[in-house]
Amino acid sequence: MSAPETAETYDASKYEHPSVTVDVVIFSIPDEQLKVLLIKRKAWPYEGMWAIPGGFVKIDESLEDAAYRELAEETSVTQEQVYLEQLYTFGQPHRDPRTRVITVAYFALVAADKLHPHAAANAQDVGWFSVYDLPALAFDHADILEYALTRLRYKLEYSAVGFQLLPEKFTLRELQDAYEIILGAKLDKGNFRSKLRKTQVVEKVDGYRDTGGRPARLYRFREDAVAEIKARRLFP
Amino acid sequence: MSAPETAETYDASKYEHPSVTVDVVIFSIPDEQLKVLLIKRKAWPYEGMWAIPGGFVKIDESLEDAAYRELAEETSVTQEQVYLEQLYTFGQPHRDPRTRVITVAYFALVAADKLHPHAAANAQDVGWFSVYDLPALAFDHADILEYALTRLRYKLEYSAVGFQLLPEKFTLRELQDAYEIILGAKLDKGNFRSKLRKTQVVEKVDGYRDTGGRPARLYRFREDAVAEIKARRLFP
DNA sequence: ACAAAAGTGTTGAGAGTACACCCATGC
DNA sequence: GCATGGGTGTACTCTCAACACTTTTGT
Repeated sequence: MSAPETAETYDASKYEHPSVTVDVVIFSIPDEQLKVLLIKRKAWPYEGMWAIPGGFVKIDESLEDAAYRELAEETSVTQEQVYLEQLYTFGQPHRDPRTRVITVAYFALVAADKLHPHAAANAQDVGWFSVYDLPALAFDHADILEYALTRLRYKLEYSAVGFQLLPEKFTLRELQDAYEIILGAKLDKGNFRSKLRKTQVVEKVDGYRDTGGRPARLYRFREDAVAEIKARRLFP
Repeated sequence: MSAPETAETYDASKYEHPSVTVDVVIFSIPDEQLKVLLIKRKAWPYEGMWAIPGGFVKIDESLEDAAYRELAEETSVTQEQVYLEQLYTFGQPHRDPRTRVITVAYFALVAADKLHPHAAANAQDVGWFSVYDLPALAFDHADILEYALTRLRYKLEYSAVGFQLLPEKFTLRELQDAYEIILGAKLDKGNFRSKLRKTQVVEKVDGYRDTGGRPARLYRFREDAVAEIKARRLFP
């Protein structure tokens, strides 16, 4: 809804309004590792601690736009270069000691080749951290990050979202590596490839990548592939 | 996050705060049909139209508590008698013509036998509507409802959430009926039952229910059954 | 005996899994 | 030739889905 249905007349000023922010958990695989972008806080509270990037939602801005804006501020990637999805809204009353802050969390996937070494001046206060080796985080950001990671792994299982973390052209080995990195488990090469063939989510492109042995064919993601797989039903 | 990391000093009053509400899509199966609870608006805008119940989040109240409060106000069911899950946060700038309102939508499942005929005085302004025969809805509530229904169907496929819509004791036929009503499709009796046996999510209780033919055994949901099934991975 | 609904079993097709094998390149 | 990594095929198991069948009650 929008107005309290029980109120006879509407008067928004009667109610004390919380602050609303958007936080964006940004994932990438820069060097064989699943990493998240964090920024160092410069003010109380949690001064000096690392936090998920975020900021206030402007009064005339959609939540999604706010998330894209945060994303662009920290990574300079455009809307087309990124996968963005709303994650969950965290609104415990005292998650921020200053005032009531409700945050709408998003998670984003950016291909490593889209990441500039961060041109911004405050590079010292921005860092990529392995999800397996995180610093202490401000606020309830550890919860948010854990939730984001669970969702990422889950989504990977039934959608083709993983391609967002790879360059446009990639080898099947690189794709499999990405999956193994995110899931934290080894996959069988033959089965991985046969499933790719069956689902037709990738197609060959010209060119090969030199490796230690036989050169690897390059592939790209087929945009038209409806790569959302139905979950297996608990009941028939 | 919670404070804008880019701001040197924090001053919440600098920003115009949106209103934050919670809307709850309440599902039940009162008479062989999947229905949602709606309430009739009594004030501008959308006066006289039906809307999803909701209200402001109090400044010291968690989002979940606000949702439970709304639920109790409309149905008098307690926290234990209901399944509640956060759905999505809708925040388009002009979804409410009066002012900026961001709403955190929840969806709830209530067993039909927990529903009193609604003791409240304003019973005329509250109604259960089949999801296949909805009136025009206020605000963006049609979107919210559609999203909720999609989520419900999806969740049904890989979790045991459907039991929340049945009384404590039920026959397997009743369970299958509930699934068929929600999914809008016929299921195979034999396969439905064999899967139930395998997953062990239900157990027999004493007693039978009289039907037209052979009496049906009563069952109940096994609380300890971890009835969350892994989705089939797109990739091995 | 017959209808009605509960409840079980069978069978073939397809998906998942483990593993072995062949292919192309550099040295 | 041989090491290295790319790429394919096979065989076993398990799940899915359709369907037939048996059981227990009321009339």
